[in-house]
Amino acid sequence: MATATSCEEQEPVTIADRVFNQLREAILGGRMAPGQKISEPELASSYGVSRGSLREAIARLESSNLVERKPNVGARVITLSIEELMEIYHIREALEGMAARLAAGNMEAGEIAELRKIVETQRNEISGGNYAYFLKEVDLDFHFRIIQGSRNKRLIRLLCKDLYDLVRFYRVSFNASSPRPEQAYEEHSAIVAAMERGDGEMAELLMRHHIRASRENALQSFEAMQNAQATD
Amino acid sequence: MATATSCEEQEPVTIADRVFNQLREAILGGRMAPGQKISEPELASSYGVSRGSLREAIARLESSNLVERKPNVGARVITLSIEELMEIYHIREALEGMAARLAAGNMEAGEIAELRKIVETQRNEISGGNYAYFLKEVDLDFHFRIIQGSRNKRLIRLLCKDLYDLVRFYRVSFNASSPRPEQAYEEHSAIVAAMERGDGEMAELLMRHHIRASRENALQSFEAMQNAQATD
DNA sequence: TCGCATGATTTTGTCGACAACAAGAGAATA
DNA sequence: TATTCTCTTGTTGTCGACAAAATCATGCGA
Repeated sequence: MATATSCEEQEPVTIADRVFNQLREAILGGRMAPGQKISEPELASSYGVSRGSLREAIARLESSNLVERKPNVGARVITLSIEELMEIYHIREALEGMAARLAAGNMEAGEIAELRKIVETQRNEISGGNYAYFLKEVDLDFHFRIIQGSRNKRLIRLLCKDLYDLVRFYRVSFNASSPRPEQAYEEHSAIVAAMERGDGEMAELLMRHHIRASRENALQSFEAMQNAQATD
Repeated sequence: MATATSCEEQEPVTIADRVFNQLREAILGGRMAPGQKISEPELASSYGVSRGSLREAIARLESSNLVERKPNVGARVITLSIEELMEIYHIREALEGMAARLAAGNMEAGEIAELRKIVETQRNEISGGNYAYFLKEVDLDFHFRIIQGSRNKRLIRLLCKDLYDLVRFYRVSFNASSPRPEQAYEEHSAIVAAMERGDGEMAELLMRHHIRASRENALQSFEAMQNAQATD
């Protein structure tokens, strides 16, 4: 099974590429806190590269929406508010819904069969035990494959390169809980069923419903966390 | 009436900003042909800036998807194939549909009234004469206002900064014809009507239908152009 | 004449240094 | 004591120069 942690990780050919990948992993891995200032001289010496190369890496991080830069002030790791996370979920709902519609028309039977297998894996894992991490990977794999199945290169780039990094950043920065495994399984299964019938319209509706449910779940977990902290 | 040619054009504070804006306008204005090689030394001296600053401007152009860069090779102005344009229309359909849904719930009555006025302007222009350029501006204004009305900052950035530049690039690079003014007016009017009723779901459906029709129209014009060229 | 290897040249990637700007500390004054 | 002004300090923006890579031209051989 292909690795699900990323759609396509091009390998670094230039120094700026390498530093970009390292910084990206550092941010997504939680080793750089949200809002943290990025000091160019410090990081440059820490990575053993010149400031120019580091600057280009930062520029690419900015275009990935992982850092924010103000002129003459500097760059900081982004901080995701809950409102911004909701914004991202709305965009995902629209785009992944479209991806599911297109995928239903474009994926080959064998690919859809693999999707079905992934969903079954998910069911077995749920009934078997609590492999929270593995479940998340399977979940990502499911979504990524449908996105790839859309055959829309720009849509793929948009979702994988831009949006999913932000989702992962949120998960690590908020320690997000594993999201409703049983319900997610049911919804995934229904989506695959629609695709097996070649019903793109229904696949889109179901995918949108699925992501909307995820959004509401995320919002509720956030509010619960807020309340728990308030009563400390 | 606010200018419709762009959502928000931040003014240049740094040299790289200025060069970025100039290059962007040069590309969108057709003064740089699709596929044209971008020579760093040449452009740097032509704009009177150092190669470093120009490099940063190019990096930003790359993140706007207006140029493509290969490591150790260089940057070229993008070339949009008809397939890529169709991809963009699919993404627009999903995103602007969502924008219309959100806008129906978030725009204030006064803003919707302005939308109605814009549509009426459009009708008057159509019955009055053939102000092709002005019609395009009004059309853009209509779409931009709905996008802004979604109140979803990331969605706004995505559509205005990334996608609409590409649409404009296509229009200039293919000399695209003005798109079906009468039908577009009817569809715009229906969208506003749904928003006036606060019916977000219907507004989304109508917006998606509208963009789908634009896509099919663009495809047909392209094929007609192809045939015309083939018989030369 | 065509294909391939080799060298020259141009272009990109990388680096260190200087200038401009912003943030913060400290002193002078109301 | 609070406030404002100034100066210092550190950071970012900009530049020119060097090294590595790719492209192009030339020449050799089949």
